[in-house]
Amino acid sequence: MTQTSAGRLSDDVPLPDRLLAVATRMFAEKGFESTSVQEIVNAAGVTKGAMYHYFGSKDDLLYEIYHRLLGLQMRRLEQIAGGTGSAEERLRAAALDVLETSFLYLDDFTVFFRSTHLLPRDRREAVRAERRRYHECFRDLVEEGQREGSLRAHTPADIAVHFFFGTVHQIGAWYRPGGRLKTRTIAEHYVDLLLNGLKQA
Amino acid sequence: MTQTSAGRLSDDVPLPDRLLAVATRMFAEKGFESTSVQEIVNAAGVTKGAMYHYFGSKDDLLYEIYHRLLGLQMRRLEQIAGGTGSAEERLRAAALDVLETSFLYLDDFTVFFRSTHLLPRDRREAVRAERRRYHECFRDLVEEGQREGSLRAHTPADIAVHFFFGTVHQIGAWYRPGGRLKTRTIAEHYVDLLLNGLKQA
Amino acid sequence: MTQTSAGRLSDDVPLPDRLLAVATRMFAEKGFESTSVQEIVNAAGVTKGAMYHYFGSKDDLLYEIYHRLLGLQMRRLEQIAGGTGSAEERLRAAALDVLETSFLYLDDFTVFFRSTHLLPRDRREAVRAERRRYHECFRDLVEEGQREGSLRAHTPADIAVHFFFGTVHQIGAWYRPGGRLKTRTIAEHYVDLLLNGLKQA
Amino acid sequence: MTQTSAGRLSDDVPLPDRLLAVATRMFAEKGFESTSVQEIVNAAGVTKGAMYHYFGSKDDLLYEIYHRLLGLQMRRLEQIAGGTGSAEERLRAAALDVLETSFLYLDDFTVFFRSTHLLPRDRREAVRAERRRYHECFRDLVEEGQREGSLRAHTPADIAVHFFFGTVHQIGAWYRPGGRLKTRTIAEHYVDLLLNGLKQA
DNA sequence: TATGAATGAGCGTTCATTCAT
DNA sequence: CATGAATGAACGCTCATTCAT
Repeated sequence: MTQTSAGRLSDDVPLPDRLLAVATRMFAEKGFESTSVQEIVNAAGVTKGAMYHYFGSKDDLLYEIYHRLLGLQMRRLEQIAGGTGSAEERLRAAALDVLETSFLYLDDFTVFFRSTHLLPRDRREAVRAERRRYHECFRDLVEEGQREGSLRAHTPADIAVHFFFGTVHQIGAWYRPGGRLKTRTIAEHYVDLLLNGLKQA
Repeated sequence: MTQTSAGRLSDDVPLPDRLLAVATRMFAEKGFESTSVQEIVNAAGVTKGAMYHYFGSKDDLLYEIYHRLLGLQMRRLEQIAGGTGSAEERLRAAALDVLETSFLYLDDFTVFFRSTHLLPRDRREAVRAERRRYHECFRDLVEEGQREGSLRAHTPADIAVHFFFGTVHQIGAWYRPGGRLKTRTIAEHYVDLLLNGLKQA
Repeated sequence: MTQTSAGRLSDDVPLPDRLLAVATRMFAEKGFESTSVQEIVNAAGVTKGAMYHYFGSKDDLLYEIYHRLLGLQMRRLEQIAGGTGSAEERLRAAALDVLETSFLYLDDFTVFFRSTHLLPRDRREAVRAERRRYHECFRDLVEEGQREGSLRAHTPADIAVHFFFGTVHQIGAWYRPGGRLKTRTIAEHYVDLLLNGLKQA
Repeated sequence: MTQTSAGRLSDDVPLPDRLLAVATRMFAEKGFESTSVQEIVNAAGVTKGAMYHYFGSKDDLLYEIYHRLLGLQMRRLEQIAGGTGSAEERLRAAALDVLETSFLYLDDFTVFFRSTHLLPRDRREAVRAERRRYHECFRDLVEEGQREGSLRAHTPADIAVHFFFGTVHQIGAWYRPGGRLKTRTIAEHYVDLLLNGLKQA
């Protein structure tokens, strides 16, 4: 997992991490299938053998990117959801956090939402299961808000979560660093649109 | 462009259309890069030569899917945007329409938002330019609504459009026909969340 | 067979000739194998069917180029060799003539000496037999000159003919129309080098 | 570069050299375009991947044949031209040497003078530049002979070089090992014809 | 640990040729 | 006479992966 804002990958970064960082960057830029193992190891300054020593296959690289990202997201969400404050406050915080994380790990997200279908079936289902848990955790927060009355019950929580995550996952498809819109601005408006949409009209 | 709900592709469908329909289906299912030209022509019951008689390359197939879809969408949006009624009413109608179209051409959309990056540079930019026009047309509708006062001016129209289209484009990533949620239900709630989010709190 | 200096190929040229002319030009420029039948018929402004109506195959096109060229050369040589004057005079005239013909039909010659090996075996041997007759006719002239005493007998006539034809056949490999050297100049010096080389030291 | 007279290509020859030798043989026999990569690697007893490990493309194989041959020739010519003796003596030695080399590397030469036009433009021009240097070195020798008076000045040196090299390059088109004419005989007569042709009549 | 030569299966594409119309 | 859709076989090339060293 590579922070978009992170600097150079100095030689003292452990090789597996360096390989993952390089792979993430290239997958985001050219796509998983258009990036050869040779290109990855060249960019990382090692040979194929080294890569196959740490990763069983090219698919493993992809899976590992997903796995790390999902783990990170889940930990953050659980911490926020389990915190103090009203459901609405925690939902707002979680929504803002997922957006900020998305901007921070933009390449990882881009790869994720573009290439899941390329994983072998079993891996794909493992990823989906992790995603589902994450989705449900977020959904519970929405339902809690509906029960406490701060959010209207009219919208099924599942749909609201699909609605919000859908647009979060698409960010990598249009957002370009250095453009006119700042990430913080986008994040705040997105959260606002979600929360306002869930309030009484 | 293939309606997901369409029936069999009988032999009297012109070969180019049949190839496009088959390709759309397979690209949506397994991804562009994981679908070989051989598989496509096998499924269409012809040989590679026949395909290359009509399409210059595998990329052309992809581009043609995009091109047809974008043309269809643009025509529909222009008709709705140029219709009668308040800006809010037309925005609501347009939002509902793009959702219904998305469900109808789910495979085409899935391919679109997953594989644009695989097009050669020039084609990719042609597609982006078409998308931009579409985006701007929709954005104008939002701005008109803000000027007429039915929508709050707080949210920049550009962001609102990215917000909405983002989630529309992700539908293919999670929606499965035959599932618990009906397309009409989803569409209505999505439109409602958008419009409600854009109203005064 | 196309005269390099010939003008446009107007529509009233019989189709077979137009096809041969176009093919000769393209074969000389890009090589036989790198020129597709489609390109030839496009350049000639007809369709494949038309070409296959007149020529049984792409190889036939090549063979016909050779056949016409060899026929032309043989007729010219026989006329010169059977003329009046000393053997040396007739040899000089024949040598000059073959050079001038080579410049005039430069494309045809270029194709000839580059692509003979691409003909099917039987055709290739037919061409070789025609070449051999031509070679022998020229050789007889050299031997006649040696018998009459104007040429030294030291050089085997066969070798002299290979020597001269070798360089004639290579002209297309280096000569470029419009360059510094004029065809007439080259031809005269080549003939001079041959005849002088065959004289008593 | 393969000596025509060389024996079998035992397994201990490095693979790149073995591939080059096999390719040279086949290109000379059937032509570059009519020889598939598959045939080459079959004959060398390896798979395509092995070939592409060492050569970037089929064109590279061709270029390498040229490059090695040109390097060899240039080195030999420079050594002879820079030696002692009159210009005429060095010219005679150089002419004899290029002929003997041509017979020794007959396949390489055959490929060279038949397939240069099949190289990609940049490679083709690199080869032409190398050829030009070679041509100029030889031409300088002729001009030196003209200045020292042993050769007549009547013939432009450039034309004389084209004349001689032309026929040298065609040798592969007609000479067959094992035939009636011996290489040494041919070489001596060719050199004699050149030198005698350049002497005062 | 790490190398890099080599594999083997598959890829997108080309093209001379055929044939129903 | 001429068309052009379609074939079928081959082509150059790629690449994830393996394995002797």
